[in-house]
Formats: sequence, structure tokens, C-alpha cells
Amino acid sequence: MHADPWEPPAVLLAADLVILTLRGARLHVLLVHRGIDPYQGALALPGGFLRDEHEDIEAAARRELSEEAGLADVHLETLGVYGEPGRDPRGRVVSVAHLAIAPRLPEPTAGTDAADACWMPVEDALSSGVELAFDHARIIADGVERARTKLEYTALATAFCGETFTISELQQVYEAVWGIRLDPRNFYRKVQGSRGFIVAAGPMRRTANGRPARLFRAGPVQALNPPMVRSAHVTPQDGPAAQTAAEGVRQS
Amino acid sequence: MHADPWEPPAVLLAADLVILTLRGARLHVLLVHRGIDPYQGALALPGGFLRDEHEDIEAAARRELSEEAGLADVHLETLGVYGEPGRDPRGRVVSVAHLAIAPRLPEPTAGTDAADACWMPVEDALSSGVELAFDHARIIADGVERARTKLEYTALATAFCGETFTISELQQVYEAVWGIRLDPRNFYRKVQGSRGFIVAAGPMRRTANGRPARLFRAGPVQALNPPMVRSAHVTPQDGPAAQTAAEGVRQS
DNA sequence: GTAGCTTTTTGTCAGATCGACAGAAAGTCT
DNA sequence: AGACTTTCTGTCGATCTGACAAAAAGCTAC
Repeated sequence: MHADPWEPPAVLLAADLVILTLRGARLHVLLVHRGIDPYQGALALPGGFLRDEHEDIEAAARRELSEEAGLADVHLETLGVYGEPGRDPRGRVVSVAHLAIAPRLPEPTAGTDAADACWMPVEDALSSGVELAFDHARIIADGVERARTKLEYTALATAFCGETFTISELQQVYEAVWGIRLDPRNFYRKVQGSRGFIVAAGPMRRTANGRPARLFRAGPVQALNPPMVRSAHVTPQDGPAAQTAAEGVRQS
Repeated sequence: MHADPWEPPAVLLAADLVILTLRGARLHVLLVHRGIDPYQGALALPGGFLRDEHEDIEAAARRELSEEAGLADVHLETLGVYGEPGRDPRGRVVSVAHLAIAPRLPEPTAGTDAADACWMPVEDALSSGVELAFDHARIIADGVERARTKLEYTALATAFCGETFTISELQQVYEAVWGIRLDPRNFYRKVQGSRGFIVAAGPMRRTANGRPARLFRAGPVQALNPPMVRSAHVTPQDGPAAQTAAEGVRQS
């Protein structure tokens, strides 16, 4: 309030990335092996400090996305701020965590500068067997929870798919992220009925195994109406992912 | 990657607050008159720099909440990070914006240290007639949009109410934040059917004008199931707030 | 080239939900 | 006592949802 001689403390700002994608039928997160000082050898989220005084935070996140994962043009949003005083032994470091959603990729991370990056199933990454640097386990959990929630009421699922996709590909996104199984026929009807969610992408088709499927692309609408409610009427998946998916929806 | 002699740039961290409440039938935000250097005399969000090297960010937000608004025990969540390089002429300042939801208050902000704080209807604050400091107009808009969205699928609406509340009080929250009118009878049924949203608070009643209403308190569930969908079937409100509420839900 | 397999797409049907509205219940005010 | 206000309980038809049947449209194997 008054013009004090007091000076506010300065902090170091880092941009970290929770990059999620689908590999097979499971949700994966990108992790790197730390080569330097704190938590050396442990797994960590890709990220780094602001390059200079004038770099925008989201620009820094996109730079790391490109440098450490070789990714561009993917969905990117701010996830949260993690700045607990004791989290970094080097001093007061505040991490602005970002959530990035990447479509299925041809090769893991080959050809990138950071060849020490690897995709890991999120359930493995969050299991106690893996040592993650800093509070990155917390950040990953928050990112996954954000993705789970946003799948319900936004068109985020399309960010997991390529430019065009089939409805069953979209269904696999929901099944993998939510860890449940859905009825293909009801899913088909529901997705088609959510106005502006997906639009037909030409009369072309793509071959796989059964009947060729229609292709769609992401529609103009970001907020789904009606939403894709994750109700209690779901068949639990065979995998161990089903447990975590139930949290937050039930009561006694 | 390598141990460079390079040093990452330091920034100043501020915690700013979008404090929303209901006054009458309208959504209000708390603003303060800036007394110092940049944007002196303009209206701004309450907030300030970290006090010292060891203060947690959320702790700083709660401290400002108490100092500048005299509020404690209100809903508080991180809204986002606003750190555009040019936003503060004093240097690189990164603001961690928080969204706080306060129940209806007996008196505006009287008795507080910061007597220069005032509640303002959000539509007034966001109209072009008001000069807001920094990018605070953007932050307020993001906060309101966050509240609108979270009202749909979380129990956030109860944060606008006191410890106990009637169903029509809860309905006023939805009507004010969404800027629409809802049918009391359908709202009653819908809220009662959303499991864990609200629970009866004793057989007591409260007097007003008509038939005494039952009292409820916030239930254990945070994620609403089914959600309170803000569908297209709504009667537009008389006020000028109805326009902004429609955005993001429609397509052509 | 036809039978079998797989996957997509179109239906069907009963139960749940929703929006619009009627009307009873339970207070206050005049 | 009667008017008025607000809360609460229903009702009704349209829509939506979940479970399931079956047709459509490709491929593979024989």
C-alpha cells in the first residue's frame, strides 16, 4: 500500500509439460531421464526455465514441446502452478505446468534431440515403483484428472486423434482415458447427436479389418452439448485402470 | 541439458484474486482503486507480490484475501497464469490469478484495512466504460467463464451460498451466473436428483415471504452426476446479462 | 466365389430424464 | 377470512439413454 523500500522476492520460472497420448489402448505420458543435479537419474516431465527475460510462458512451453518431444501444433493448455517453497533444492522455483495432448505418433520420440525421452503408461508412471523428480507425480495426476474431466464436456478427445478419424478411434480415446468400456452402438449415436462435436470429412473411407468406417474431423464446437456423461452404467475394463477412473463420481 | 554458465531469468510473482459473489440478483467482482505507480487511480483486482522467499503462492492468495477483502474460509482455486512480457512496465511480473467464491456478505467491505475496495457487477466491470489495470479485464472474463462452466458439472454453486441455504437461493446462483431464468419446479427436481449435491440440513425452516423452505447444506460430492446442463431451452433473462451467457454453447 | 469373420452402421424397445405446466401446501399481510 | 407469495408435489408428452438385434460392407480362407 505505501511506497516501501521493501522489495518483493524474485523466483525462477519453469514451464513443464504433461504430454499425453494414446499408444495401443493405453494412455501414455512423456518422461525424460534427468541428467543433471537435483533428482539426477530420476524420471521427470519435460520442461525447463524461461530462456530469457522476454520469453512468454506459453512460448517457452511450445519451445520445450518442440525441443524435447519434437511436437508442434498440438493442443496445449495451462494446467496449474506448482511453486511450493521447498520443492526445488536449488532455490525458489515455480513451475507452470502445461497439459499437451498429442495424436498417435508413428515413432516414439526417435529423431529428436532428446533421445532420452520415453512414453510410459500413466498407471505405471503413477505407481509407486517409479521415482519421479520433484512433485511431478502430483502434476501428472492432476493432468490426467483434467483430461478425464474435460473429455466429458469439451471436444478435447479430438486432440488425441489425427486430422481425420473414425468414430471408433474416438471411442478408444474415451475408453483409454476413462479406463472403461463403452458400447460402440450407443457411443456412435451419442457422438453423432452432440451438435458440432464432429463433422463428416468427405465421403472417403479407411480400410482396417471389418467394414470401412466413415471419416470425421473435429467440429467447430468446443463445449459439448449434450455432454458425454460418464455415468455409473459402465462395464469395468479388464485392465487395472478401472479403479482410478471411478474416483470422484460415486458417493456412498 | 548441459551445466551451462547460463542463468535463467528471474521474475516477480504476484497473486491476484477474482473474488465473485452475489449481491441482489447480480454477479459482482471485488475491485480496488490502485494507489501506486502503474495504472494509479485505475481499478484493479486485489492482489500483491509474494511477501518473502518462503511464502507459498496459495498462502499469499489467502493473505491478500484476508487483507484486502477481510475474507476467510471461502472457496479458492487457481485460475491461471498471466505473465505476458509487456504486461507490467516495472519489469517481468507474472501473476498467478486465483478464483475465489464468497457467499453473500452482510456489508460490502466495511471494517477492512482496504476500505478502497468495492463490489462491482461483472458486466459493468467488463464494459468498456471502466478502466482496469494491466490485463485484469481478461482475468475477470476468464474467471467468470470458469465459474459459468464449473457450475454445470461441479457443486461450485454451493460456494456462493452460506452454510445452509434453500433450493431457491441455489437457483438464484445459477440464474445470476448464467444470466438466464430457470423454472423453479424443474430446478427443484433436478437438484434433488443429482446425487450428493445437497443434503437436508435438519427439519428447520427459514422465513421469508411465502411458504417456508427446507434448508440444505453442501453435499459430499464435488462432481455432479448428472450435471446441471445449461441447455438451449432457457427463457432469456430481462437483464442485459443474457447475451454473454449464450456464448460457447450454440452453433449455427 | 462363397462361407466365415470382423467391424461399422442402422434400428428397436423399455425405462429414465426433461421441459412445460397445474395445483396443493404453508406461511405472511391486510 | 381472504389475498398473496413462495415452496413443493405431480402429470404429461417429447426426448434421451442403455441394452441389445440385425443389416451392411469390407477382408480372408478355403
